[in-house]
Amino acid sequence: MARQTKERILEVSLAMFNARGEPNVTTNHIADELDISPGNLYYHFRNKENIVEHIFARYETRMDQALLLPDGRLPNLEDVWLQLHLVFECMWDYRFLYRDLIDILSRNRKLKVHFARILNRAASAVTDVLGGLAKAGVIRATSDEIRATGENVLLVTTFWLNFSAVRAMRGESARTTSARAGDAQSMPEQEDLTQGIYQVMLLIAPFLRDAERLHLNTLAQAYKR
Amino acid sequence: MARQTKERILEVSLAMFNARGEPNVTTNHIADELDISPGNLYYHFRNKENIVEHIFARYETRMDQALLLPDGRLPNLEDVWLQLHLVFECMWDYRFLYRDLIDILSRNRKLKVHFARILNRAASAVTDVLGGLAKAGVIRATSDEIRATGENVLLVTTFWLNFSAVRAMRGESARTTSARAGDAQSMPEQEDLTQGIYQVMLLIAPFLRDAERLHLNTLAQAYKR
DNA sequence: GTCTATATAGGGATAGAC
DNA sequence: GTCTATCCCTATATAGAC
Repeated sequence: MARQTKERILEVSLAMFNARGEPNVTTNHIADELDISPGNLYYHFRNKENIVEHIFARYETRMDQALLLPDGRLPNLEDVWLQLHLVFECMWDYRFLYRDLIDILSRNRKLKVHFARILNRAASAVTDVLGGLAKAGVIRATSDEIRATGENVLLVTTFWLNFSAVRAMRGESARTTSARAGDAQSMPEQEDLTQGIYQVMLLIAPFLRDAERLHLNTLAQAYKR
Repeated sequence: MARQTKERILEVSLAMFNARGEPNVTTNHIADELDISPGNLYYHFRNKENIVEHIFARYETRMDQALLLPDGRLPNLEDVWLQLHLVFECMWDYRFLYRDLIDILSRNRKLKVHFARILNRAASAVTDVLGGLAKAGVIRATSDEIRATGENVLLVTTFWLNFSAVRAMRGESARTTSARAGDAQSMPEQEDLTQGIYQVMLLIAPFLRDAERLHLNTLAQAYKR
């Protein structure tokens, strides 16, 4: 039963972090939810930070998978869509991390270093993809434009969920969108992911050839709020 | 001395929030720093949240000022630079808010509503400016492109400081940039602001006419990392 | 207005029995 | 492995004297 409990702790912790935000979830809450004692929890993990670290390790593995590029050929737009989906779904599954990114990273040097490395690898991936698209003639951009656009792709992707959460309330009335379910945490919803992907694609739209640019803008129409 | 103490509490709180992050600053810390008793602090403010609300109100006033558009004429690129400077400086002065944005807003409905409204106003301002640039012939973009680009301008601006903080560590070595001063909070530094402004400008660069586009890209060169 | 003292609560974490 | 019991510490907030 040991292995199973440790695993359950990780699963439930992740779910609770995502639902309520990591700073708002205590070890007691986790133990409660699992119907185990706090002491038992501390048998499996030194402390709460240790739980976060274990979850983060899985996140890193998952994200590295998502960042893999098509091998041995130049990328096309389809590849970009697919990769963005993988990345956004990974971010979604570990959204607690993005919700309180600075706070979480500032309390843990190791996490901070690892996250910085992930960003570096992501930056490489983006640059490679954009460079590949340019080489394949799908987009037309200077290397400086690619660099700057890549950085913006990284930023928009990283903070899309937060932006989406804060931007959820569009109308003037507070009531308009407050009819969200359960946990008054105003977390973004899964449907926001697709919109985020379009928002990223629109960053590179200006560099597309006319035909693709028009096509993309047409697709994006459907996701106007 | 009453007025002065209340004012000093607000000033010191803001400084400490910015330096250490709002969640890491307690009412006791603030009282300590001011050399007053915790009881005294609670004479002036009902609770910590109340302090945050007062500071937020000033932030909102300041940001509204920064969002004002040139009156009675079409905007030009100079106006955009100026406005971005005002906005980024406002964000800098109240950076604690952006550091833990979701966490802070999720604990206070009023703040959340107000921040959403500020974003709405900012969105209008951005759309107006971009529309004005288009009308003046400075940029060339469809209204859909303006809308999408405007949203990205908002996002990049809102989260630039966070991105900058997390991205500060570029090299592989953890030591490389860890020689930052004092408070191991990895807050961004003021010089990052200028870079953020360029990063935003590069969002609209693709829509500029060739001459200005080249000019902007040349300027931006200086801010490559 | 300001202080001292204190109430209350909750979270992190450990010891030791089972 | 798991539980019970508990300790320590810190944060918020209040009461009442000065």
